[in-house]
Amino acid sequence: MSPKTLQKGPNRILSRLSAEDFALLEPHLTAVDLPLRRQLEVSRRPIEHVYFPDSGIVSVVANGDKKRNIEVGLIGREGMTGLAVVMGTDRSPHQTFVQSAGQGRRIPSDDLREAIHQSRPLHQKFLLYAHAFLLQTGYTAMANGRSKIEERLARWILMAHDRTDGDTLALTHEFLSIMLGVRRPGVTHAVNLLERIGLIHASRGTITVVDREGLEESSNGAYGTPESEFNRLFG
Amino acid sequence: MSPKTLQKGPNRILSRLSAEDFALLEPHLTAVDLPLRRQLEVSRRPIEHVYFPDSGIVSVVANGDKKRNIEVGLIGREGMTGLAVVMGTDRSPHQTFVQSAGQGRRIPSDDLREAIHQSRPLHQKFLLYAHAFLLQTGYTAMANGRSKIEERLARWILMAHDRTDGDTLALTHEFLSIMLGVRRPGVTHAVNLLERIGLIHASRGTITVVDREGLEESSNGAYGTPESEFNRLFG
DNA sequence: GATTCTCGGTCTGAAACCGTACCCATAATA
DNA sequence: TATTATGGGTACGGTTTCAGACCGAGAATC
Repeated sequence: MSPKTLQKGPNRILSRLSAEDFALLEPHLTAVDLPLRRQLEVSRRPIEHVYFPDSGIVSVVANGDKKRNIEVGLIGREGMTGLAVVMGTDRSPHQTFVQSAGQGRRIPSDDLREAIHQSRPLHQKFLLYAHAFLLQTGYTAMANGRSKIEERLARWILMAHDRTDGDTLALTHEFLSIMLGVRRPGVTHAVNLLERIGLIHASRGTITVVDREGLEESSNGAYGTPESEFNRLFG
Repeated sequence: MSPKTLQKGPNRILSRLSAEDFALLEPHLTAVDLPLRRQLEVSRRPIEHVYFPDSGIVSVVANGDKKRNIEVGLIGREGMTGLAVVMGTDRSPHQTFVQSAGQGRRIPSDDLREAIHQSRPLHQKFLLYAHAFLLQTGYTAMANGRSKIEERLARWILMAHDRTDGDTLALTHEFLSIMLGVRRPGVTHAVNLLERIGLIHASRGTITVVDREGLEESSNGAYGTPESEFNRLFG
């Protein structure tokens, strides 16, 4: 099976900081649990903390007026929440919540602002990640516009797999339908399809990746570009 | 008719810079024409110049393997190209080209990097725009995933209208079909629909906005959030 | 073991879109 | 004016996805 884009270990951004930069953050960092469904950022409200996941997955969701929510980005140990703070404002119309439980570290937004202010290289590291995230969102837009459900599902499974230890993802069809912005039976159908051709194994509440390369093919070009760009920037 | 989100005048970012910040850029800025279809950034190639449009519209397009291109962002006099440079890298997998002819000013990427390096407030202004652009891309992802063609078309017309002097947009169905990532006859159908209910007037190669408010309603929530957020940040 | 809740498989009918092709109108060009 | 290129209207069959609902299987609780 082809290797994941992201390897195990603690948060990628924090672990790649210089000693001086990390020292700026360290006094303000607190280890936190990231329990399922915990809301990390509320739409249009000042962001209180910025989170660096060490494990687990966080979703950024655009909320249309009603039940038209849809995911625009996925964050794991490669990244951080609170990009609005990094970009110089204090809030975002999106909402951010824990989608797969894990642990992480967080820092109050004000302390992050102060640290960014003190160290240009620190800010620069965050901005490079922001660029990677922007690409991810762009390819989400592409996938939503041009790919079939099964292709988008394959992409999503791969992105979640990248950010998970092991090959088993705990997620329900109901949940996936919200992430992908499609009907729940549509997800069921796509999951069965990917299972029938031997790429995943599905059971109640879990999906296990069996054939990563096959999934990448099945995504039909929807997966890969932002990921390799991320590796170019951070590898 | 409800007012446009963006008013007339020169490039919004440049005109809002402090005198000192503008002085850093000014020696390197060159006035340039932005002719239709001119390529401003090539996929995966180092970005040579960063453009600040004073008029006209520029499209950022994600290119899938073949003819699966689709627009992920629209830039007019409110913004700038070359966000990859602002974020600290030199290239992007997207391509950027002129979609509606106009004029603007440009600066070599290296000179922009130098100016950013010299002035933190300058960098900050660019980052605030990058945040607005990220939001726009997020809502494009939402629109692509959850909105019907006619709603996406209404959104696109409004975004183009915001960035155009007057109410007449020069664009073909063929072109719109690429931007929206749908079939050309699908665009024809949607254009006729919006014309039939009196929101636009369409003739060969042009679309004239007749009822902006009606278009905003027709977009069914797809238009508005990134625009008002932009105004919060720059108003 | 019985009850309750969650999850997922399935069905029906309808709507939205697709790929493709054909043809006519308009505009530019010779 | 005749020709050519481009833009737009339309039609056909087929696929994808939708909205909504129903029901059984598995898991958790009592």
